[in-house]
Amino acid sequence: MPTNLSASELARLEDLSNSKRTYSTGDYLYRTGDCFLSLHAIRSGSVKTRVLHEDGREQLTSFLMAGEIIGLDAISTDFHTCEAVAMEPCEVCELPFAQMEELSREIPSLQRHLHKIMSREIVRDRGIMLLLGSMRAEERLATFLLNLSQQNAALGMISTQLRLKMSRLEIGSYLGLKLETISRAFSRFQEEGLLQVKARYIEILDLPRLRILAVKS
Amino acid sequence: MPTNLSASELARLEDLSNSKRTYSTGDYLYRTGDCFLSLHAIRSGSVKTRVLHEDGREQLTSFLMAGEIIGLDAISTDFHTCEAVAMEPCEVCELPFAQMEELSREIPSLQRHLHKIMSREIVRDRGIMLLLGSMRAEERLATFLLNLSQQNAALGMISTQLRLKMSRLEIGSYLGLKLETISRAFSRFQEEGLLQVKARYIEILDLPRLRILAVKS
DNA sequence: ACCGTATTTTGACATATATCAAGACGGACA
DNA sequence: TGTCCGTCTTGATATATGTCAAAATACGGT
Repeated sequence: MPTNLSASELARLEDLSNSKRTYSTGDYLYRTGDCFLSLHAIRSGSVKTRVLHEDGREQLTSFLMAGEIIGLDAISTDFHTCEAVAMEPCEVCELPFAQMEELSREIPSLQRHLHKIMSREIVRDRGIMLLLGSMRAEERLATFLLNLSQQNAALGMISTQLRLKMSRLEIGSYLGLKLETISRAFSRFQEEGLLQVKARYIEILDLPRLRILAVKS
Repeated sequence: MPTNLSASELARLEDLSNSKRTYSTGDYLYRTGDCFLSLHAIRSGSVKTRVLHEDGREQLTSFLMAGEIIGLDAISTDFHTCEAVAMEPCEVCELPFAQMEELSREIPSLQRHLHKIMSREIVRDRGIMLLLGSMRAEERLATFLLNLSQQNAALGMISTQLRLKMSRLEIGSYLGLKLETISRAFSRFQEEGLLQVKARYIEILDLPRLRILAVKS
């Protein structure tokens, strides 16, 4: 997945990531407190991560798709500080981190790539902090949908047709809202002609207006 | 600041970070969009970072003190995605990132340290996402105060006496609340005997109860 | 195709926090 | 010491979102 590597460098990286595992819906890739050995590269399927509060409340912190690297939070403490759950059948490669570090000492472009991945994670989290801290319900949902739309586009799929892998409850947990609020916002968007909502199938009818909503309501 | 380095390794790192700058209150260390060359190590003083929304809303994303490394968000895009402002007079070292990368390829323990710093940032952000997404006002403030208290302890200061460097407005922006809500929460904590509040001087009177509040209200 | 279960929608109502507005306080400076 | 200006507190009220409950709908397994 890093770009501009030579064939032999690429081969060494492949070699490192040969242990591919499959997970069924609901399986944990890791749990809070598990000790950290490997990053996980999602090859197919999708995964959610969540942090748990002592009293049982939880916060979803990301929805991840094929192509993403997951588990970076654990580097700092050598154990996982959140948990990752498969949302559908997944194929995941394990990338032993000690070997990744070793290899990235030898291959500058891999090192750079690793740094970018970590930094991107920080940027993404900051964006969600902005969302959680200063946007209202409909703005949050609009932003969320636009992100999904962009992801679709990046994977070469139709950007206005979304097939959600997560429930209203999960969307709510991610956006800091209750599931009823999510449901009402969907209904409202439909009433206003922004979306066509059929359970988890969403069609974006008015992308420009959705963008305006996401930026400022 | 990385531990277990040899004297010569340390010297090379020192060498790299020789350009120390001072900032006055309100000065920018960098702004959104500035191109990225260096990380910044705060030697003294304190700094806040914030992300800006197109419509002018802003979200404070961190309060940083001496000993912290700042600017990691910019690695992914080669320009800064947030801005950093001095909250009091500061001394800051610039750490040219390209050279940091080079050095960390040669010194595994520096590499490891850099990774831990980035990962810790991710963990911290996740914690704030939990706070913003699923805690109520008083829980947020209690959590915030406990964090400050721990920071004080880590610096060898009295952990129950806090001298805030930020206004109620800034605390609100960080915690996703309005300044009036922060003020009321302080008043309420004082009424209940948890705190002694004198403007920006806060004394924690009942640490255990504050902890309970932070975990579950 | 049908049943049972989980998810989603919708409504009525409760509540936390925001908003607006007025004073009080405190520190910088003459 | 007094004045000014930004910060903070407090009150009255508005509003967005949460809560509780019931019905509608979608979905997986037999």
